[in-house]
Amino acid sequence: MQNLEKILEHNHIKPTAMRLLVLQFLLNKKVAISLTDVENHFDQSDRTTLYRTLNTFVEKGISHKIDDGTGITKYALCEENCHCEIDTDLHLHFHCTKCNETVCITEYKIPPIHLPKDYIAENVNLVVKGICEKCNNK
Amino acid sequence: MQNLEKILEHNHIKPTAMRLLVLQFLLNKKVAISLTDVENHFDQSDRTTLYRTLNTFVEKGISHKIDDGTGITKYALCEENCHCEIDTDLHLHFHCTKCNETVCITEYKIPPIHLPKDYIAENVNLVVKGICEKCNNK
DNA sequence: CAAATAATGCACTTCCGTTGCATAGGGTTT
DNA sequence: AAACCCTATGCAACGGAAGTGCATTATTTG
Repeated sequence: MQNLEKILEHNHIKPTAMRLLVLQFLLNKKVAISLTDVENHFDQSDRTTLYRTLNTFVEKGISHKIDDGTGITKYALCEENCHCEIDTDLHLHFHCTKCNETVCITEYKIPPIHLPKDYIAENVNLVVKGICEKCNNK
Repeated sequence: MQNLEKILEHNHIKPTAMRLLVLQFLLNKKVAISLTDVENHFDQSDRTTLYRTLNTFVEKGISHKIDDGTGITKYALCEENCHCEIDTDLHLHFHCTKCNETVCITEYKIPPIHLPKDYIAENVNLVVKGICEKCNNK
């Protein structure tokens, strides 16, 4: 998968071994993952490195941070056309209370939010909790 | 303010001195407050007691928990007609990145959220970040 | 090759939420 | 009033997660 290297280089991230592994992990997982998730997957690696790797990904714009209300920061790769820094493009996140997984729902956009006068919105975070499609069909 | 006692008793909470003070603090503050906020306000009081007091208020339904994405749990008194346990009634929260305050925007309800097939929504959390009316007019 | 720059690993800190347990207070029963 | 019970309170400590400082290793560049 030299593809991975291209992704990193394209976003001005030096493709180190660790970063490639983390990127692959993120690609395989379709759900948002936490630092601890990554840590558990790469047994002999250091948490700080993973922490900084994930942060680098966010800074460079290939993934975004998710606050799903569990108190644990999650990360997910951005889609091709993701402009997660721009508020109009923000998608919603769904947190399943059964399997405890958080997924990005990109098909449906956040409807326009009305705010009282003089409030300026810079950013919208919408998390829906409930039962996900997988758990519902079990 | 024997009013305060009535509020507590009406919600089956024994009106202790501490609880009355915390309730009054919540009433005065129009913004959502954190445990640390309360702790700082009541200098000589114990963190655990305040923690449990706030939780009691939430359990008994006179206030609700807010996750505003800062990673710090906030609390705010429910409005008269607040049914915060029912998802259709959820209001949105606004977090000002300048003054760092979080307020409940009760005038505007969360628009209906569309979800993919087989997803069941139980709960919606919507936090808008930006500049609040106060900071905008400064 | 040497120097500079960046990434990594280790240790440690801080902050917040939470729990266990012992004590104190208020109300009730004898 | 004394004994009792239940609840609230206060203290101590734990645990998880985010974050930082610094030394070390790797990687690029002159």
